[in-house]
Amino acid sequence: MKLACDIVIFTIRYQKLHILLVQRNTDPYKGLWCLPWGFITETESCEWCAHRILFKETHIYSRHLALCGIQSDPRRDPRWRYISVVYYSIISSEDLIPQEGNNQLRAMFIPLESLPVLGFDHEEIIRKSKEKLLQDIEWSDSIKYFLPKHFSLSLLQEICEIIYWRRFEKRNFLKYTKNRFKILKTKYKEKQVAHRPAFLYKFI
Amino acid sequence: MKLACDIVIFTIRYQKLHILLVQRNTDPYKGLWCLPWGFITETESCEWCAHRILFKETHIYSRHLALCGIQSDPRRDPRWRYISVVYYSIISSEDLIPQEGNNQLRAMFIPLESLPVLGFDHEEIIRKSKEKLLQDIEWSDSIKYFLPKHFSLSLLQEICEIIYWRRFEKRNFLKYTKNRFKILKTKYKEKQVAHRPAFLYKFI
DNA sequence: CTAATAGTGTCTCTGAGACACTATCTA
DNA sequence: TAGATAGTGTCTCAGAGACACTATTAG
Repeated sequence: MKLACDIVIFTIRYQKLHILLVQRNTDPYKGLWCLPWGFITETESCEWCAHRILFKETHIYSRHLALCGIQSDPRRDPRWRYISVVYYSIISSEDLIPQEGNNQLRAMFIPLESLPVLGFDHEEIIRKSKEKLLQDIEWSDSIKYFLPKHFSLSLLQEICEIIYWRRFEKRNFLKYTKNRFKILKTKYKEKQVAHRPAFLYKFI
Repeated sequence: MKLACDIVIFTIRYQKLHILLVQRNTDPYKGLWCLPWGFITETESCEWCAHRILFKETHIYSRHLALCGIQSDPRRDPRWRYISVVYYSIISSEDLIPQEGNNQLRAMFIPLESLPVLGFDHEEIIRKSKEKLLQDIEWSDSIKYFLPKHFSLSLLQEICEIIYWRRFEKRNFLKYTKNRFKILKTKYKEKQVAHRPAFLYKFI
């Protein structure tokens, strides 16, 4: 019995929700895209393992990590009994991934709406993760991990519109926002924009 | 590395939230109370394992089981590296546990508010489970698993008052209930009560 | 000056909470 | 008939959604 950890790493790029996928270079499913994963070692907790994998793949220390579920069907891997602890993480669109875009194409953000065929049960894992992401965001401040440290209210609104897949009316969104999120107006403004610059806010 | 499953089984008795505990008869923590648990075998999923343990301890096939978390700190068991997948389950106050109350005192429901000292990290597990129970009940119909198949609105109100640890006003509760829960009025009434009998309802 | 987005208030509708009396059953 | 709980409607307040104009910046 092998115990592993899979991670679904969400971020927003080009107004779309993306996740990080890695291309397999060994069988089974050689050449297919899969979630980043790794074995849980004898001396680390599952959560630590997830942080370690996240850093290995992205060189980011994420501030956010949440348990999503466990995949433990005895037949989910054609070779061995594999049990996967699944975490999901949110990273900001500001965070840059060193591997992304290099020649090897080893790790890449791919829009959720146009995923390729995936190996193992990773499509199911991603579906469950997205459900949990939406549910968690509904009742916590974790949407902040998608955002840079300082952000305009328009950006917050745009992120909400992408996540919730609907439009909001600006004035109503503002009222909602001020009750819903623990945010503070800062003295800073946007720079270098070809219109009236917005004040920047931050989460407390 | 050993992989096990711990279960927190909630029910309501005597107007209080109870959980099922088992008295250990081997070291470590011999004589202390702990959660029901078992090893995950090679041929079963974690969820199946949880169902199996639940049945072993209670002789009930619960309709409800939810993942709560994973305890995987390398030092949580003094003997070996133990990773526990934690589930919680809700059973109805109608469900009878055969072992309960016999001479061996092997398994017993104990009120959450007066738990004894527990072995391992089981106090932490129970605390987390209760948080998840409350959160889940807030946004699902899972409160129905506490109730018998047919129930009066007063019983539903009483269960809600116990779970949420507050009182509700009868007329407001009724209005809330009809929007919040998918329930239907049946043609049946309470029997053998020394007052006007209430109509019984059921979840759809 | 033009283009682009920031920033702001009012009305309406819906859901939540406070509140008291009559109805129906058993013993 | 006494004791106990079932069952029911109205008012008020708060939050959510529809809706349009002026302000400020870069180029």
